[in-house]
Amino acid sequence: MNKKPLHIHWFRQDLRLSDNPALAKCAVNGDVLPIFILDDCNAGSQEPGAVSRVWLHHSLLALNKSLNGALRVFKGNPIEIIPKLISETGANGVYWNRCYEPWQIERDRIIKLTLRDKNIECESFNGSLLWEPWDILKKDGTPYKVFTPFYRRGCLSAKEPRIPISPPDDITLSNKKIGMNDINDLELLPNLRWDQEVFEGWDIGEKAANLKVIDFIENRLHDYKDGRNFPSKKNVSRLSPHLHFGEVSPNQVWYTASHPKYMNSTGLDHFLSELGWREFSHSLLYFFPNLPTESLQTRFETFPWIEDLDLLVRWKEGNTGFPIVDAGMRELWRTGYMHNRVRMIVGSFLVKNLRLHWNNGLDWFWDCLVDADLANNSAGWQWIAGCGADAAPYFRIFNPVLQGEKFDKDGIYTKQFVPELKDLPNKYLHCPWTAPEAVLKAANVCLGKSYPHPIVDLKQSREAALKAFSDMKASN
DNA sequence: CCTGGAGTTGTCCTA
DNA sequence: TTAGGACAACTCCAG
Repeated sequence: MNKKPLHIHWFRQDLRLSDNPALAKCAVNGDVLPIFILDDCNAGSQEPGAVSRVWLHHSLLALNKSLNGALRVFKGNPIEIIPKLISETGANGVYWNRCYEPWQIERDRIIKLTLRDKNIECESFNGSLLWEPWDILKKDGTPYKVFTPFYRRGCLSAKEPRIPISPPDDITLSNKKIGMNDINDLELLPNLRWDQEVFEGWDIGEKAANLKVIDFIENRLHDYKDGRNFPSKKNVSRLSPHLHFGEVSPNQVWYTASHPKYMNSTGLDHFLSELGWREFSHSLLYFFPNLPTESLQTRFETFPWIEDLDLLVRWKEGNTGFPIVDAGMRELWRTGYMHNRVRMIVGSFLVKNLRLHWNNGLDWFWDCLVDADLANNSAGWQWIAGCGADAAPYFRIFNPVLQGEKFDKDGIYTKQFVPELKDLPNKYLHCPWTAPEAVLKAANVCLGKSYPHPIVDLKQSREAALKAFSDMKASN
């Protein structure tokens, strides 16, 4: 009996068939057993949040469909499951695409050692980054800490990213009945179904992700450079969750956007550099595994953060009394997403005006975002807090009134998420506390009742933050 | 080792 | 009304 060899493809954050290097390798080597393992054992406090799990559920459903129902799913510790699976199925080996969270790197290292010790084939591939972190280093061999040289000197002068590869066309899927094959058994959905509304606005899975890439590049990229700053415009790609789960690879996005037929010279470079930021965040996380919890600038250890649960709750719920901040926080809660410009505004407000520790913001984003990603989330918060390697200068403090007037002048975005202010004239929309009583009354706004008073004084809190910063510097 | 240029996204004050 | 400079030096990076 001439039995074809069997290999396992372990899906993780590469939930797609096309441009999947590990799957391609697996498919040419014989039969493929596609598996997914819900690992709630190794992540510690960095396990995915509730919203992220719902996305994962839907993404796995889509993947399983394109695998004709052949995906086998497991719950538990991959360190135990994979060797067991290999001995039970007689598989020759296992392939996967690399993940870069410190806990996944450590887990995968153990699995690799264990399997190679038993002479079992085991190989990992790059399916999630344009450049591996260890390939982008300064001339002295140390990692970059500043974005611009990282991207221009590092990435752009390095070897070109892999050209996307086709999905395996002659894949033979194993029909071994092992593990579970009902995604529902992973219990990724919440018991109380709060998720219906959040996920109304998202099409999940490889097919949807690819359509979105094309739609963005054809219809929204031309005005990306400026349009991306306006939350009511449709000029951002909203690809982040698809990239996080690997429904589409950065290589596919990079080369599709760069295709000569689109010729988007102005928007293109800016958009590609955003993919560069994604690379930079992953590089920082790889070389500084404490990025999610500790300020990269150690002098921030003495920074006088304020602890105030009430202020934090007001921020989370979008009841700060600053309309664009509240719009952003409510957008996050209602849709699992927040426009990038608004992420900066609410972030600056949290760490500078409320002066709450950036960890609070990171944790809340982690729980609420459909695109929650350890590298991007951590690097973003360190950037806005001014404590990162390449961070906004501390004195650069966003004023939510000015930001609102500049980037949501007509109030379309703010009024969508803060409807109690929908009848307020735009002149007062971003600073309702300055509106004359009669104007408020005509707009059915009663400060302190229908909409909160501002929870901080912008001027005073700004000055206090600057003072705290200069005190910190003086003490170091 | 030294040197010089440069650094995602802002705000406020002054002339 | 608007444009330019101050803010705060510091670290990073390449030559």
